[in-house]
Amino acid sequence: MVGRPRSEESRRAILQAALRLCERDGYPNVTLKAIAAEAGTGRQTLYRWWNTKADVLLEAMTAVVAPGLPPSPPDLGSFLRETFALTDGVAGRVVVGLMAEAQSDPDLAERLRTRLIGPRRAALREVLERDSAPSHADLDLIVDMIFGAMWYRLLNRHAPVDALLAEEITVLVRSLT
Amino acid sequence: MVGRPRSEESRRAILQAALRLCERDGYPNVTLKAIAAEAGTGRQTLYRWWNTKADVLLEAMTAVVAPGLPPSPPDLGSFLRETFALTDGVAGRVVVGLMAEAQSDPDLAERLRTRLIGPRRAALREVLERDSAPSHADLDLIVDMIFGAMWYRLLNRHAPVDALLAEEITVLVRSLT
DNA sequence: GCTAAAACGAGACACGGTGTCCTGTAAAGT
DNA sequence: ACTTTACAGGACACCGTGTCTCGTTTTAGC
Repeated sequence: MVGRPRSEESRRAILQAALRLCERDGYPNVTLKAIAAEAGTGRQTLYRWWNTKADVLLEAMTAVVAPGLPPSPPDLGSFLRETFALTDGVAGRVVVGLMAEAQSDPDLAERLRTRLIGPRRAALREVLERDSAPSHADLDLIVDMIFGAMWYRLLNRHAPVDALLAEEITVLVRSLT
Repeated sequence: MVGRPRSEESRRAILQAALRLCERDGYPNVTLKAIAAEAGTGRQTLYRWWNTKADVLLEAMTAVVAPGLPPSPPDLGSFLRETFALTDGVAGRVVVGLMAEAQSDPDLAERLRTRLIGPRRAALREVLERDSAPSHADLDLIVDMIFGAMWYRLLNRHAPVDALLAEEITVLVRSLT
């Protein structure tokens, strides 16, 4: 192991610049050129550690934003409220952008599933088992329909993903008993 | 009204070429250049009538594929089976591509909602009212959760959108009475 | 028929983002 | 000191986009 070590400062500057640009210009309008310029770093440095814009923002999401998620609240209502609340800010815009880009990048799709979507699915399933699980229904199907409604609204934008949706879903799921 | 009329032959050639290329290369890899070349038409002709690749394929979807959809079957099960079956071929790939692209094109998003998503939502709602509607639950929420599960699986690809899903959803919705 | 108007196929062009390569410099281990 | 690797900065070819021009073809109106 020889040579100059990786600059942790540059790494952080790049991740923060990426998030800042996503907030200002929207995920689709962010370019690697702009990220490098905003971070005050060379483009080669960026390409050395990441392959694409999606790569950078996937790491930014797991590293910077993920801690803001509830570990595993006891009841379905608060779990959904807290999850939906996060979709309001930059995190929502970035995650939607990543999902869109994953449709033309199977590699990104795989990492998105295992690093972001999968864990969230597991967390919701756990809450359902503990809190208000109808024993006779397939839990994975319930998970699909709950997070499905969330993603459907995030992508199609016909209705907001807010506390009211969390409440309505909670009531509906409880009525399944 | 003077001048040479629009060539209906070129129009059809372009729409069919677009679908053919989507099937062969996948929606994200299709370019306007390639569509024009495949259709044997000039690029200016393409830009005269459409603005983007998404524009072309949105028209191709409504004109060529939409007739394959069930008008409005009486029961939820067959409605979902027929709808889900369509997502298997080119139509599925194109619609997913359009939804992804709509995330960076608000104009496309609007047309996608009014021309494709909206009508399907209305049709499902109608089936629910007629067939197996739980009177106490918000129908729009049920629609969100059913089509949400479909879109969630189409985009995240963690499970197939097939007849089994249609069956499971039907059973679950009926249990809401 | 003749003319004006609009569409046609074909191709040139500038623009912008991507990804690679190069240069000179800085920071680590040996 | 010497080697190795990362760094900032910039040059470069590549490709898709969208606009423009060219010469040709097809229509309506006179």
